[in-house]
Amino acid sequence: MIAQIIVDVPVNRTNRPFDYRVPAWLTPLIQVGSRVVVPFGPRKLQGYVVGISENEADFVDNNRLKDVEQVVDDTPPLTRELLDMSEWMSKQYLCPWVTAVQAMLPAVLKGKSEKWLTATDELEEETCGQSGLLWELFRKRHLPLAEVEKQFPEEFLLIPGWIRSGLLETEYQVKDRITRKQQSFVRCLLTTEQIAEALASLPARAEQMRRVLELFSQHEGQSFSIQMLRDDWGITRSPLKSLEAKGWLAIEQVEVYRDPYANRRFSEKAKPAFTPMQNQVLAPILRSIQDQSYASYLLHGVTGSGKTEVYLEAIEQTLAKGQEAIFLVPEISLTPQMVERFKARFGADVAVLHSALSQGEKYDEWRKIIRKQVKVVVGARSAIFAPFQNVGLIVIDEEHESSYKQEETPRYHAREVALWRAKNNNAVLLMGSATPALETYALATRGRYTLLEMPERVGNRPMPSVHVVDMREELQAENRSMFSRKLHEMIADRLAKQEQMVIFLNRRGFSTFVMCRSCGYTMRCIHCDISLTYHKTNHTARCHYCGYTIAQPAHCPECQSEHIRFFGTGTQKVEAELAKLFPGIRVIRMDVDTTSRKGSHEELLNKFRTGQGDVLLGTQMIAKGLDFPRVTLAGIIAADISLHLPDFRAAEKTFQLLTQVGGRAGRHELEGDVVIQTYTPEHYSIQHATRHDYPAFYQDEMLQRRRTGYPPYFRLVLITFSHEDVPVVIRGAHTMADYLRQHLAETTILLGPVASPIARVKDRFRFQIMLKYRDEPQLSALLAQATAAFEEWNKQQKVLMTIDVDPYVLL
DNA sequence: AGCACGCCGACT
DNA sequence: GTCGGCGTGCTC
Repeated sequence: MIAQIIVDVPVNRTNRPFDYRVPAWLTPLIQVGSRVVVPFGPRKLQGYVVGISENEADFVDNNRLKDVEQVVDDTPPLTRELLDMSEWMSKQYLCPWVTAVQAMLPAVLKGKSEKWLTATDELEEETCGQSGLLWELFRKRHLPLAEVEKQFPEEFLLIPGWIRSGLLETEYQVKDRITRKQQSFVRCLLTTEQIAEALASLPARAEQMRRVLELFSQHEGQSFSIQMLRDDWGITRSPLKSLEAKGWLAIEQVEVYRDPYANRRFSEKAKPAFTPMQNQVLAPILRSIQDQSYASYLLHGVTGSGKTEVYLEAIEQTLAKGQEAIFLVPEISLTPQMVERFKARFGADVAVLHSALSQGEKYDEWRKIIRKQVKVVVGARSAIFAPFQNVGLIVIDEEHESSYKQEETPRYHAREVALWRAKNNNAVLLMGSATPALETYALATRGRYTLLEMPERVGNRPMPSVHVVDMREELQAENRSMFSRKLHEMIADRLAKQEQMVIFLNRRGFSTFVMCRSCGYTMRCIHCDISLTYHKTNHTARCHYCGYTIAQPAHCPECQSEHIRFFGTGTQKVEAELAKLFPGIRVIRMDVDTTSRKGSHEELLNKFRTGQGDVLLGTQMIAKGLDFPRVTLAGIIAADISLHLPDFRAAEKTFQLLTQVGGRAGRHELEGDVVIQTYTPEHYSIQHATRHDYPAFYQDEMLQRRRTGYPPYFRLVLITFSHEDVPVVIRGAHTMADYLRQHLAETTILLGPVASPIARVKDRFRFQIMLKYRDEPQLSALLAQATAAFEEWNKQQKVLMTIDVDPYVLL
């Protein structure tokens, strides 16, 4: 038997299966998808079986093959489907196959290869240095080389010599980091009748033992953890030990799951009756679930229209068909409330996967899935890789969220992977959003997804009234504060009424743009139509995409005002200003500074929920999914900040943000107001957000995208190069660009190479190329070919290259 | 990515 | 004359 194995060396040169002979004793254990340990060159590495051939004769030179050394797990961690999916990903996203595999598995399964040393009889005490400590260690056992390096840096330098002269022998070990939590359980070995006899035979003073036996006779056949007996019944270890000694009880170590929600109770909520609108959108979804054939839906529903109930019902119907469901949410909205909603509805059938779990907890949740102990997974991006065998439904909530795009290799988008998986399983894909991504909505209007609309809020609650404040007028009226008169007045009003408000400051990254405070004019690139970024060092404004640069003007080109300068403000400043204007106001500030500690995010939200704050002030993280009944005002300090980001999605992100933030207000009985402060009130993304008019925004934005050649009209690939020497990285980028230009279709546009917006990271200079293409069917293959050519050139240079297909961050 | 092999300068 | 510098090439 021969196995094809991909090994854990994530570089292109080794990105292919290697053939290994399977020794007879491993043939019953090895399967496609198995994790194995194999010799590779002088080392030993972890690998994954991607194929098995029974016929050794097909391998011409098969006596050159090495043997598989070990099969790690008794059940393969990779299903056939996941393996196929990882192969597709490696082609689609130009990453090593093994990297895609590792993205699918819990981190603790990743094997680490270590070199170990064992002393031979020839090693003598004197050789090991004066302290004698190293000699002691070598005499007792063999040592990992890394430990010697850490503890004995002096002797470490001599080790290679010792190995050469035969004083030490080396070997490799591959280890993962799997740990399993054990708990002691007590089980009764007696029948009910025997317990009665035993009770009678116990001396009168053995009160605790008597209690234990009575407990077991009441709960026949049940086991109790020692911890539970102590906490709930006040029974200590010693009576249990005595009973064990009598042979009446057995105390056993049982493996348990680490469950972060173990001590929570989830109250069941009655399923609300569906609104006619919910019923209407549910009908086709449920029909598809019944059919068990591929179907995809985009559920476009305004904030507060009750999308979550639709998802829950679809999941319930999927489970009723005996199939499994995956529910993806953006990292940020995977709050305890969300988890609670699922646990309340589906009980123990739910596994939860998100980044706040420890590696061990993630592994335990994952094992519940692969052991078929759960039927629903709720999780962030990587939950799309849940090892289910019979997926019937994949739901993507807040489909437009950028957190579905992974920003490290493999640079996949969960929506794309979900689409592949749904098709591959004849499953239903259900994506939902109040503000769908343009790419998604475009596909829906073309019939690739079925579009379902929920244009009204549950219970006919009105959408909040939106007030757009022109900050130029504030400046003219001598109001130089960051709060407009309107917002000021409304904050005062809510304080008086003891209602709550959310104030949003979009301070994203550190990019600053140049804007005229008198007329709202911002400087844009004449080639790319994105905002220019202010560079303080040489007072220039520069385009992040094509490199176009002009000097920072002293007067506004439009209105000649001198009030043209770079723009930006922070949450602390807003907080201070609020405190100054409204003495005694209770502000809960949420930004990276106040939420870095684990659990602080939830803590702050709880504080706000319980009324310990008037204002929730924050950045992106407060925009989504929060639902507080007493919030009746949402304020956006400066809509322009996101509008003028150097990003072709700036208008889309602004529209999404205004809609989402606005959606926080007036979700319940009290009606809500939204105040948007801006220097460009006439901008279409602000105008359409004001009227809650997504289709109109879509039309306008699509015109822009068509004009400027961005998605959905064009697709993008961003290729970034880095090296510590500028000339080297430039040569690398041009080498790649030249190759691509020769092979790309004529309609494909290649921009650059230009310096990346963040031109130097960790002392490496960065350059980039952007491809814009409409029709390039062989693009993946071409990029793979170009990468090979580049690596040939790169042999001497060591320029790092990363390829980002359908990039989100263009920095 | 590691690791070994191999070919040239500063030491015993 | 050797030790060790890191360029080059391979890993079933």
